[in-house]
Amino acid sequence: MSHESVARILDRTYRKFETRASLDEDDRRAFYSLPFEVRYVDPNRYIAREGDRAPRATLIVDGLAFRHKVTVEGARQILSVHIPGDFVDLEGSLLTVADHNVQALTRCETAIVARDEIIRLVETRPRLGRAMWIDTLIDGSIYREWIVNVGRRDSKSGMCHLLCEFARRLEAAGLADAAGYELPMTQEQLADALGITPVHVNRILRELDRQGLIVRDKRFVRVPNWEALRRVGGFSELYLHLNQVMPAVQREGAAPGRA
Amino acid sequence: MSHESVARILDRTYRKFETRASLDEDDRRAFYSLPFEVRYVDPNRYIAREGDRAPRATLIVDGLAFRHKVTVEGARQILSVHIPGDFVDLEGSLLTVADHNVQALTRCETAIVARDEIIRLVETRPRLGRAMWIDTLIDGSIYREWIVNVGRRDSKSGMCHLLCEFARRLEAAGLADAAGYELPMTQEQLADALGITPVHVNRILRELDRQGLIVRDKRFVRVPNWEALRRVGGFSELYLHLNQVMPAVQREGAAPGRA
DNA sequence: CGTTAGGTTGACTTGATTCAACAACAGTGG
DNA sequence: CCACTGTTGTTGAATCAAGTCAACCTAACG
Repeated sequence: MSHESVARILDRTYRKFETRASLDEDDRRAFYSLPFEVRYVDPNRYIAREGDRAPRATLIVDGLAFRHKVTVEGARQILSVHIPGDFVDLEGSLLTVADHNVQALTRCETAIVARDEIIRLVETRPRLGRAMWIDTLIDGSIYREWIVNVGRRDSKSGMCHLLCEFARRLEAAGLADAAGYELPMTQEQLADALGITPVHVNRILRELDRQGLIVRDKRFVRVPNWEALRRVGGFSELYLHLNQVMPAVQREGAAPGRA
Repeated sequence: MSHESVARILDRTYRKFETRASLDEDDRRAFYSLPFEVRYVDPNRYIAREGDRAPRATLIVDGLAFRHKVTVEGARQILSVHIPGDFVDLEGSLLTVADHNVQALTRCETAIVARDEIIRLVETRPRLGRAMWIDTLIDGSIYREWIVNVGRRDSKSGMCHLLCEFARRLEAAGLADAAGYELPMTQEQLADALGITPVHVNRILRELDRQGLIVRDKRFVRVPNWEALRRVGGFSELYLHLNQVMPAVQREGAAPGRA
């Protein structure tokens, strides 16, 4: 594996960690010397399954993935969506057993790191350990907001909130701009994320479109008025904790998180 | 602060950590030498508030507390309930700002530890750091299940699941037995935990009572048939990750988690 | 005792589901 | 190049789980 490609694989994650704790040159070297194996996962294929006991951690290098659980009645609930730079199965490696499924949303390039390497890394570089711990705390914060979204927002607000969250996270990772973004989720997947039915998702999306809150073109979503969408969704980006160490990126115009 | 009382304050948390990573005598000494300040919080008083930037971590020594958020429309969503031994505002100390509220459910005895002490502890004792990280991961796992509960279970299942979760967690902490337990939540609080209305909680509880799934006496809940409650709630304790290092306690009869 | 918080119940309404049909589209193979 | 097939999206009508509103009850407490 050449130096260039190692950089490409780990860069996004390292840059995220830099925004979560102050790291030095030794941390950097230690992180970039992590051994990993690259693996490609087709859409809808599983990255991890409930019950897995795989001693590894998987990193999304490119593509999107989502977590979900299925109830005994067979209803699926999507728990989160992950973007490049995210670790998606620390649970499966640091806990003894995975309690949920992780599935590729689009074709994913992933990097697999052995559990022992992760443990050695965080024990030798405590700052990196703290960055990863903080990352886990932020994941928890996003889960909490998701609970509010399915528990206490009606489906229209919930949908707007979801769209705002994706926009803001993608933007913070440099993967979207204020014009809009590609949201490669089917209406059925959106339904499972919001805890409603696909039929209802359809009606909500059409209503948002009719009201001019979003403009849809296939699965590309353009948002003419972020402030309006933000208001309907009751979105405030505090819970994303984007500015742990470095100040949030300032952009022109009405970016989604300007609250 | 005498040796005895330090032990009493920190014991429950340390014993929990022991079930999450293997710790040695040095870890133990380091943990028990954490400086803390004891504070008592009356029911419904806040332990932390959204927006707080307090550089500290709070530990529940005795009593119950809960996390919640309030939407812009004023609806409250309860996110989790915490029992003695739990850290409840790491978010407020390791992240720069708290994104939700933590409130006492019953009168709480808490121990406050300065942020810097926590950081020094985890940097000098990496194993303890890992135990705390794992604890955060498990909190995340519980949030995920909570998302499923409000998103994809109907109110009856959701209520049963909630009762099972409390039972199992209290039992694992040695605070309840198979006979039943005191659940000091008002129906309004249960409603905010399940994302439904208090009126509906009332009807569900009466229905469960009528069907013999629970026997209520004030707020003490007795469960004549754990297996039945577990089935209606679709409860499986995997997500609680109770047996990270040590095997789960084996008890006589029909314990809630025997799935 | 009056006040208040919490619990209970009935009548009515509503947001979302269900069911069912059909349209749009992409991919596949003849 | 077109027919076939499966997936995703769209729409209407009927139904239902949960919400709303409003009244009243009960126990705790100063």
